[in-house]
Amino acid sequence: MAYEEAHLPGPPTAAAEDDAAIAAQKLSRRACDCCRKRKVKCDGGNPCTPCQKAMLPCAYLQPPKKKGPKGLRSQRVLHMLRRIDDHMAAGLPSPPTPQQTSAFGNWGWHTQSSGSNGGAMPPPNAHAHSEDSYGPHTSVAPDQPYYPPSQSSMPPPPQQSPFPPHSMRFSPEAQFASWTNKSPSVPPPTSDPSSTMSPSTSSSLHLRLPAECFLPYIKLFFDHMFPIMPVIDRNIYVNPNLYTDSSLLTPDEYCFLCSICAATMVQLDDSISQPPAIHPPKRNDDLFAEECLRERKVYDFIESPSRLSVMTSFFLFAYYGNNEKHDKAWHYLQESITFAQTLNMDDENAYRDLDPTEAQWRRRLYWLLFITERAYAVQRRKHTRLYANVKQPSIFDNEEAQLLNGFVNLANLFAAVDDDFVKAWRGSRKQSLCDEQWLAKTQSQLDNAVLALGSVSETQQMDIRVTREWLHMLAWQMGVSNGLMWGEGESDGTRLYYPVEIAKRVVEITSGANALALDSHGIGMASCEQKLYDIAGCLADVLRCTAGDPSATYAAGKEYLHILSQKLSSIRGKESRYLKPLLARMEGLMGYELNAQPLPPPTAAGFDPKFPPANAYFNTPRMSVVESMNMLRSLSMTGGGSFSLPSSLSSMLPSLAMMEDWTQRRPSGKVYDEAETDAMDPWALNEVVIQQRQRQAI
DNA sequence: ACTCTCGGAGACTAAAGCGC
DNA sequence: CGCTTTAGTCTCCGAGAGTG
Repeated sequence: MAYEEAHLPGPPTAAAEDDAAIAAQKLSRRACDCCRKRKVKCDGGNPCTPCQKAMLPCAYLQPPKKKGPKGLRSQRVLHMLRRIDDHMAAGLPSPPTPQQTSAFGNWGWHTQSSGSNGGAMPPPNAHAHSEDSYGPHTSVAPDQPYYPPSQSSMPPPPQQSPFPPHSMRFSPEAQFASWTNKSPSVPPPTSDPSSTMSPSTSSSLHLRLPAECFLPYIKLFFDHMFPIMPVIDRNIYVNPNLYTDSSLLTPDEYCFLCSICAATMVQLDDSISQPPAIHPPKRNDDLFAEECLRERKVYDFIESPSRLSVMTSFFLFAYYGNNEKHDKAWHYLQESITFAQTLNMDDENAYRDLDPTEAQWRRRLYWLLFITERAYAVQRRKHTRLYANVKQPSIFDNEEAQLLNGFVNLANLFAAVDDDFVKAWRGSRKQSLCDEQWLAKTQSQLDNAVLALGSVSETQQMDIRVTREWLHMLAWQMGVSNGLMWGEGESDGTRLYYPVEIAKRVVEITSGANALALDSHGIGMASCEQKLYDIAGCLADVLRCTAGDPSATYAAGKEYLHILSQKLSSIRGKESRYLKPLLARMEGLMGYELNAQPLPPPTAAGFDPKFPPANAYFNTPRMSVVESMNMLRSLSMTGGGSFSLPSSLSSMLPSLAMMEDWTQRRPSGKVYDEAETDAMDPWALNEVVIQQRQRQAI
């Protein structure tokens, strides 16, 4: 009995009297939508008896699914056996069953039970694309790697764009669908001339860069940046077949490749050897970025955004951010977020109707945007638009678990940077809400957000650890600016010398690190380089504001500052662009001429013995703790994300030695009234301190 | 007592593998 | 090419929960 015959949609009808009995028998084999959903016996009537009894609308609309095994059985079995063998060799437990990998446990469009999607209410795709049920089923779950169909079963499609046929060969159907932001049954973009301009119609094809120039940068991306941006499929992008002819790329694809190459080159900079310039003397990253923007002018890239559109804007953001063009960077980050929101990537419900593989790629991209937006918003004091209301991505079964563990750890870290944090940092949160309890909770959240770093790669470990310390420092600065500070606070983040502890940890984190890990990690502009600068700069300000302190903590702080400045003097294989600004902030602190290059090398102890001890050069009179903290507070409210103390201010520092205040906790934590400090200018700080002292004297 | 839900057994089917 | 194996979808039994 042919199943199709038995499952003709629509009410049962018999064409001839002779066939009536047979037809009735056949049709009785099919349950109506409601009976299927209710799992009750259906007599095949129209309406059927159970539906009549229950007063339900009886219908036979839901199309049957294709039966039988999919894919090449032997290859799948071999793959499973290899995996078991690998796990045995590695001493790992057996690979999880599909049920165990819940995120992908049931990766079909419907759950196994046909009724789970609502028998009377078929899924959105069921009717519109009912051919899905019988068409070539190429969707493969991440735990069930896709095996290309045999030549006989699937002839190669005509070459229009390398992406779709390539996707068909090497990636799940969902990946293929991702190019178009449509369900997997929807044709590739090249078949829809209204959505994107066909490559053959592009008026500027002759201007395109040769496709082969992308591959070296894509390889560099996967070698160094993929751990922190795991948003594209290695199987697709490292295949040379993709890069045979750039005229075969759709505009979306071409723009994406240009943008990712530009971002990769500018982010890795000189820390690795890069391919020669394509059009010297122009730098390749500039060339790629220009090409991307030029190509975008020849088609309507806004009309039908896809995941590629989101990533293109994101990598343009990374390119401009790394080039210190922050207005443009912010624009492209916002554009990327807007595309993501257009695709409903910020709506958890929208993921339910997606192929699970595609859903996972989108989750990763969403969380990358989330992390980047939070980091950038904090750095540039911007507002945020994305929230941690989407489930975090799962691990694809065919990739290293540590990769995504690191990514998820970073996501957790930035999820701890809640909206209150961002608002408080921007200054829009009511100061009364930024109290000691909230600050302690925030610092604690940062500590607890990171789990099981042992299973994370070195690059990711460093990114996570440095980022955590950086966020600790930002929280501490918020505490300072809100008067939640005293000499030896009981909790983290309320101690005056907390930045010294942070610097110590950062020195430990980076001391044994692989140089390339240090160079390449960081998302967008939230690079390690900038975080080190922020931390070192904050430490420099603290040391300046506590000038003259003879304590060991102060001396250690100077030592760590020296080491951090050394790191910045050789990051990415050259002097960091942040070194000079840092040296300016260190001016007069260290006891030697900081602008003289190279810096004295640190010893095992961190400081060159030929340089005198920490305080030997300090003749600057010591300030009281209160004065120090007032000064810090003032700076925290005027600095752009970090304290920015004018170097000449050091000469104006008041001379006082009120160390008796050092250990006295100020219960209120409040030093100045809001009105007193709101408009405080660091240049007027000296005046404020003097006035306070005069009031105390009275 | 009746109705309803839903886990899951077993039937059914098509694709893949295999031997001739 | 035909038979067998495998893996997917299907129906619907019946236990248990809910309701009046």
